[in-house]
Amino acid sequence: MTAARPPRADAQRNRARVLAAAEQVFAQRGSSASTEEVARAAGVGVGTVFRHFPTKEALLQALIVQRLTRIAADAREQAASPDPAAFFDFFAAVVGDSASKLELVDALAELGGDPTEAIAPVAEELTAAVAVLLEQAQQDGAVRKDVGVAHVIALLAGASQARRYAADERPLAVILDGLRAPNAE
Amino acid sequence: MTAARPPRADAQRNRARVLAAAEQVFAQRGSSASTEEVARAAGVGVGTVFRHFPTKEALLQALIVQRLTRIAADAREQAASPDPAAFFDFFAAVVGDSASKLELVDALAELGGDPTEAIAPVAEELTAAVAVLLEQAQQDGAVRKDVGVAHVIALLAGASQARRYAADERPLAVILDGLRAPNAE
DNA sequence: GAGAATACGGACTGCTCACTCCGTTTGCAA
DNA sequence: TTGCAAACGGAGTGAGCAGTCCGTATTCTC
Repeated sequence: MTAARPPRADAQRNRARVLAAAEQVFAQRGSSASTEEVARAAGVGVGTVFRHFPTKEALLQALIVQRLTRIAADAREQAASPDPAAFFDFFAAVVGDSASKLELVDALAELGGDPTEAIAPVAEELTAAVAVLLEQAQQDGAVRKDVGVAHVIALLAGASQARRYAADERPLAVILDGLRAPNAE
Repeated sequence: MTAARPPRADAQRNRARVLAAAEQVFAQRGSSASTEEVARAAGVGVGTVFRHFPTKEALLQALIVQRLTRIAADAREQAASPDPAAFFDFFAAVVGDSASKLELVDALAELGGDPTEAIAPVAEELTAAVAVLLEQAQQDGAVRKDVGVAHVIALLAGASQARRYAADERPLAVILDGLRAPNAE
């Protein structure tokens, strides 16, 4: 158990660059874009990409983890707000910024199926945060009581998907309305 | 303009076999499954697959067209029914049988974006059928009036997506509730 | 500033996969 | 039944891509 030295400055910088470039590239070209393209966008050699992420899949997972982490943070933040619409704001925000081909959907897909080891911790973190937010909203009578966290996450995926094919926010509105408590019109 | 002879019997049979096998294989393995796998499943050589569908993409499109055609037919059938819940039955049926990796979502994706030449006719057919069904439902006061055909299709895609991650039908129920007219509780 | 450790770039490898080509087989018409 | 056009099968081809390797460059430590 040797206490590893922190990575060199250029290494840290490059890792960040690769992640950012990957997000861009995969968002535009889809996740089938080649690693070389990512490297080029990052201004870096392929070797460097693979040193930081031993596998293309590892790179994809890192992006997913990054995104889920942000969403979980957002959920916690909203849970801290006294606004009764906090749950809906959160939901809309998540759907709103999933505007690319590397979809939130793909990220959430991992939650639904068989969460890989790498993302299991974040998955749990997210689930927990959403649970708090959801329960509060249900206590407030804002959200119907017959939905659970898993349903909410499935609906997040669904709403993100729907958003891609619609010109406006109507589908999101429909889903949010469906989530409201019956008598909270 | 030579009147082409009808294709030979074995050719017709093989074409059908390939389509069926492709549906199976792509459903299980996703659309990245290889053409050879499809050929094997169909009990046919790769050459045969490519003779009937000059491109892998053409094969995929043929499947999409097939599916959209079925859905459109279903919509028309429901539109002919006097049942006020026809619209909801249709919606649930579509979502219900999209249970594979070659998703309805992928098919509908084509509608949202830039419908390829090959599927444009079916797209129109489907849109028209759904329009009729939707309008009837809105006349009956069963469905809210502020959604259009495009919204419905987007929501179909969304609901199919959501279904993948949920263990039960709750997300579908939520979406259907969101679609109901406000006072039609 | 020197030396060692760490990281870099990108040519290279091996593999997968879509698609082609042609010798062989099958179905159809007369 | 025979002849020929229409299909078939599957080995072969080329392109693209994930991941490796090693000579070179950069950073850190003393």
